[in-house]
Amino acid sequence: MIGTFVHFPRGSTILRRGDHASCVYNLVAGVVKAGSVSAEGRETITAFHFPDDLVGLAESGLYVNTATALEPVSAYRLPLAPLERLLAADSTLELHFLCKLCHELREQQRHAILLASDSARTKIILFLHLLDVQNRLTGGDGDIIRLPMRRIDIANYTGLAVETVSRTLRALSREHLLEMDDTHSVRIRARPEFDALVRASSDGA
Amino acid sequence: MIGTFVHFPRGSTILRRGDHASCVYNLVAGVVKAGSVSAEGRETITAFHFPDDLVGLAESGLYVNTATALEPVSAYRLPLAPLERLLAADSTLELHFLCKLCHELREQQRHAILLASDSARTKIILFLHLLDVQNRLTGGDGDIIRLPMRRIDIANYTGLAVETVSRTLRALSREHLLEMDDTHSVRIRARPEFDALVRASSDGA
DNA sequence: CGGTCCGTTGAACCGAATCAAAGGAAGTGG
DNA sequence: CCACTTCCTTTGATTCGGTTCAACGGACCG
Repeated sequence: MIGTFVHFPRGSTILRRGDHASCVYNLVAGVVKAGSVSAEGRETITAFHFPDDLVGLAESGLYVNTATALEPVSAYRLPLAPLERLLAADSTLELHFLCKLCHELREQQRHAILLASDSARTKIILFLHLLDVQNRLTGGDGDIIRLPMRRIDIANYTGLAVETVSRTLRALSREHLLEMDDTHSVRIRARPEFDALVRASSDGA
Repeated sequence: MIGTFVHFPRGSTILRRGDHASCVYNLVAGVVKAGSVSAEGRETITAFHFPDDLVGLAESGLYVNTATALEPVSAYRLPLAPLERLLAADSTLELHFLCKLCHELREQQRHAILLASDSARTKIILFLHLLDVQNRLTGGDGDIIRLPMRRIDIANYTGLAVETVSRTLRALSREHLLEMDDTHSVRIRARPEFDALVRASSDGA
């Protein structure tokens, strides 16, 4: 392979918006947030990335988002120039990348659906669903959802205020839909109701 | 080429969410809206597509969105099976598709930024900017923006109520930022201010 | 001429943002 | 190990923007 295996400690920056895009990263372990910070300090998070995702979308040679490790991260760093040569030679691999991009596109669309949903409640439910799906893929315990990000990251991803995120999670927990052990993990207490809410919220996406 | 040139009248459905995905369309002329309608009748619009865009994103063999022609549309219909063979053989063409997907991904991200922005005003400004950029590419008159979609489509894309869309557009027009000749086209009256607002709203995306 | 759909406007309500503040968790240095 | 700082999370009170409900004018069409 042309890549090198690299590690990033929790909180470190993997790549920065506006920098010359030299590599793309294929995530192996750990969760990454991707977004940007405006001049006034407001952070916008466009995506969370999980193992097997690609990180490092570029536009006209520059990274579009800043990517930060929310946990210790391992990834394959793939330099673009050799990668392009490889893709030109191996069309099966290229098709594989094409599929990955389609997947990212779908994820981004789900994010849009989340953002477009009216109530804070719905947004949080859809957000939890996102993590839920991911946790199952990664082979976690059935009903326990790990939240590797802070509340403010959830806020910036869902377009809500931090206070609203906190309040909504607490409300769901008060209604016995969820149970919150520590701040960074929730357990789904009423799976059927939860799934029903998800389906009702997402147009069935 | 493997495609056939096809036309769709205004208002017609190009493809339907959930249908077996047999073709992808390469738009040549006309604007398309892509989205889905929930059981309760609420429509969610995930994207507007313009000439040179790809239409027909699929997931596990099924179309993800319903695509509707907002104007008379011309497109190349590309059947998937031959297309895959062609891509496997021609890796330059495949790279071209990869780039298109990256572009779509960026667009979808911009949509997310729009939806995440706080005020109705900002959303409308970013929406107009989207059309503005497109109109320049298509080589339209500098400051005139054509709105091929109805108010309700704008509402469903921006996540606002129709009334709010109307009110906000009127407000911008009252402030002499815009001028509205007929309902389906606006003229940017204060370009510098408009561009400044766009930059302030989008984190510079 | 009546019907329907679309765009616009007005008034009232409501949910989330904002402002303010307190309780925890984590890390630092003595 | 503890005192201290700092950041994160949570809760409460208030404000405000956008939704909702209602109604009207206009365009298009049968």
